[in-house]
Amino acid sequence: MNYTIDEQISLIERGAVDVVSREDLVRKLKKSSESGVPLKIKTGFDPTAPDLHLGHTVLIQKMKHFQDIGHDIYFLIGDFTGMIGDPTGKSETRKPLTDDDVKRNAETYKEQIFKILDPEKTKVVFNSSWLGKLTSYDMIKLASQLTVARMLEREDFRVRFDNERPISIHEFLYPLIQGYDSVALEADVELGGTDQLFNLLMGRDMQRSWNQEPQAVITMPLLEGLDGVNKMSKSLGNYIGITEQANDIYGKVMSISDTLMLRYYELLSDMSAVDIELLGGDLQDGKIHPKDVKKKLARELTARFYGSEDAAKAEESFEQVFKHHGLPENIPQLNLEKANGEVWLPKLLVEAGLTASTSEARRLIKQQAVSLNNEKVLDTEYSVQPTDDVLIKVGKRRFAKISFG
RNA sequence: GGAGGGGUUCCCGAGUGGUCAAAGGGAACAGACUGUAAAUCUGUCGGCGACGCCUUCGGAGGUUCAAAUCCUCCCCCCUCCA
Repeated sequence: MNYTIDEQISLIERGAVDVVSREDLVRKLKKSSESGVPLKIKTGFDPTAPDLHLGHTVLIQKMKHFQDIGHDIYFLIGDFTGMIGDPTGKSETRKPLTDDDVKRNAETYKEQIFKILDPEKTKVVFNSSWLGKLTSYDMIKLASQLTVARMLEREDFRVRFDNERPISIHEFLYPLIQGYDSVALEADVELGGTDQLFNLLMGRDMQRSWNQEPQAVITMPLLEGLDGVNKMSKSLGNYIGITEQANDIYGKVMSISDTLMLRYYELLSDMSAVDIELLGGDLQDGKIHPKDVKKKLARELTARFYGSEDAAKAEESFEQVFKHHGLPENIPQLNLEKANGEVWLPKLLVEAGLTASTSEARRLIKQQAVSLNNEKVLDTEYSVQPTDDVLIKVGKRRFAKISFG
């Protein structure tokens, strides 16, 4: 795999939003190719959220690009920061993570990232290994590197400050600490989402303070979630997790809007930029049906994690359920104790985990969303005889098969 | 340390003694329409075998026939002054 500098640059820049600075990057790449010493590519991850979703894969794909051209990936797990608290201030009080938590999460991370990255060329590092050694003196020295005014330049802080939302002192330390991580690693390049630009640039400042050559910084766009508006995140529930079932990944991709579909092509697909443009044109002209284009995307993304065979199966199952209004292959099976006599339907729905409360069950029945063995039930007082198995359907996608005995 | 503003249901945000399970918006869910699209429209949106009862408005007490609304203490957030 011999890439020219130009080829490396173009691969690296594909999809990137900021490259700071291009000159630094080019110089580093040249130096590396002359000396044969791979560059150190740093990317930090929060240790508290080991459930990776497609939003993360935008970044991971970029890491993969660097790996493909022969550089070393440092997958940094911010366990030190995780042990202190929450870096964004969004969640109220986050339980500090124990060592065991961190280890377990790290393993989960590895399992997931190695679906994409090459384990041989990936070093997983923990920032507690150097941050834990800093003295109070070191911390204060670190804190002296930046003013509050500069901190408030960061949008997140600015907005919260203006809206009279709390900002804890330690949150100001996060960017500094993240910057110091680059010093400790002697990173050549750091990757992150566009929201990380401030923190990433901090690394350059810190490295200069410690007389190192500043790292190049590359940011990737934040992927919009399923709603098409907010960024994909676990807390908003608008995500597609990479460990989700093939059927779910496929189905969720199919549920996105057409506009979002093109965005996903751009950020997630392996399709070349030129081909994506052509695709967009054909869509516009009505030469191809949006649904087919979406199916192709769903198949590609599902196949990335499960292989093309399972992706094809997911597609079949999808068509079965939603196009032909059939039933999915795996309907949750439930066995309930044989009750004395009949079972009140709302109660049954709760016991089957299909609704949260009997109140919700009643509402759904009234809304004609509940069916038993494919027959709609309209009476909230309906009771089921606990003899034969029943197939319950609530809404379009909640199913359960109940047997008694 | 002083002065002032604020904490409401998943989120934002009205509500200053009964008409409050609490306006409005968002999210979510269901139905219609579809390509499970998106958008749109309609409805639902604390719990309870239920036209009644129970639990909710930062926390704990109290006043009252009646409190999210009044009083006391406490906790938390923000602003200004020092």
